[in-house]
Amino acid sequence: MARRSDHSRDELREMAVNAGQEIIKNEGFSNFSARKVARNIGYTIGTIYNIFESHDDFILHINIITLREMCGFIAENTTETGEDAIKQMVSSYIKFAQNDYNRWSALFEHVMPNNTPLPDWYDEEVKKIFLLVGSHFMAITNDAEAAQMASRTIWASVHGICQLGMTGKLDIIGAQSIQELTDSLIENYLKGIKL
Amino acid sequence: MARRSDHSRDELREMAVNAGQEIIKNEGFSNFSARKVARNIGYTIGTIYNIFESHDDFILHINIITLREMCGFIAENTTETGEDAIKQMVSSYIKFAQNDYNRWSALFEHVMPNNTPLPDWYDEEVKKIFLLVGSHFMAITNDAEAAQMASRTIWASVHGICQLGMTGKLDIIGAQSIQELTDSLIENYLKGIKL
DNA sequence: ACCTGAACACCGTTCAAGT
DNA sequence: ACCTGAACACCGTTCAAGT
Repeated sequence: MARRSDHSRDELREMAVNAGQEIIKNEGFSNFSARKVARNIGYTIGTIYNIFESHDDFILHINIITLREMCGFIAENTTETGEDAIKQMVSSYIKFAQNDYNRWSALFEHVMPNNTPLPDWYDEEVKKIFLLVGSHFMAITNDAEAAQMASRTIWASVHGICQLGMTGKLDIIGAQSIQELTDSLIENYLKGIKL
Repeated sequence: MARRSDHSRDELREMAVNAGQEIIKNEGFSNFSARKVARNIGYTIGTIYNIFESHDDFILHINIITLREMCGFIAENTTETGEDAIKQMVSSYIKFAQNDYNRWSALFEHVMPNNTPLPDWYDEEVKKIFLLVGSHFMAITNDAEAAQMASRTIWASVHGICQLGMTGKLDIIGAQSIQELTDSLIENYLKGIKL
């Protein structure tokens, strides 16, 4: 039918991404679909594919917003330095996952098909978190390589505890228990590297 | 059409689960479908739903086989005791994930819709792994509660490192690097709890 | 009693046909 | 040049109709 041009390409992208965020937030990642977004913004499925390369590309454009917000939330709540900063970051991460479970879990429920690598623009955003954590480890060890290793180890570990905890695979209940395990992790790990 | 009775209910279940395992192993979880399984075993989609409660129930019956095999593999390769046992378990876990990536990742790519809890028969199998790890921690701490906390912390952490590592979100390459991070984790964490 | 397969209500993806 | 929406090839789920 008609070329509507009610909205510019950029406006359409923003509308689609916002509508997608809303669906994930309210109904969970498993209930997200590109067709549902199209219906919600009053366009057809063809328009979505006109704007995004593929279903995965669309999802990544939604998830990167969550990633940025999460990163911002963590940075905001990290007021101390060194060891305290690391504890604050972990607590904020858990809080974000708890408050916005559907959006947080969409970050990990979406898996690229087979072994397709993440596009650079998304990958960079992931790396930013490690840089942030790494900078605070630098204040503790003063050894760039050790700080990098420690920040990756701690961050991935916290994520694992959070994920298994949130999905009921740790036989623990609530964010408080998750916090206890990450506390145990950080406390003992930091003791270890300071020996 | 016809009531075929070529196979008993149990035989059908086994055929379906085996066919499902094969698809996941060779084509990855994203390419699995109940209809594909039906085609592969020469039955119709109706038969699959006759045998399993739902799509999720079907997947859990496939995944529990993987879970049992993984558990067996880890137990087989754990010949030492105490701290060495824990290191062996972690190495075996990484090895299993590496050798059988598609089946291992299906364990985590499958997420129950919204907040449906895992059925008891599946949940129990998950707990067995923690019991196994926990028993070896008991040899180190002699404190049941501390051992439980340590085993959950370590196991969930190892899983997180493995998952982010395998999906390219840690900016590291290969199983060797993953092993380095888990080594760092275990070494420092154990130092910490022994202080 | 058991199994089928058509029917239903969805998907992601493509692209000829319209303006 | 841009957008549509029909068409294609799939899904999971249900259940009346067959044997």
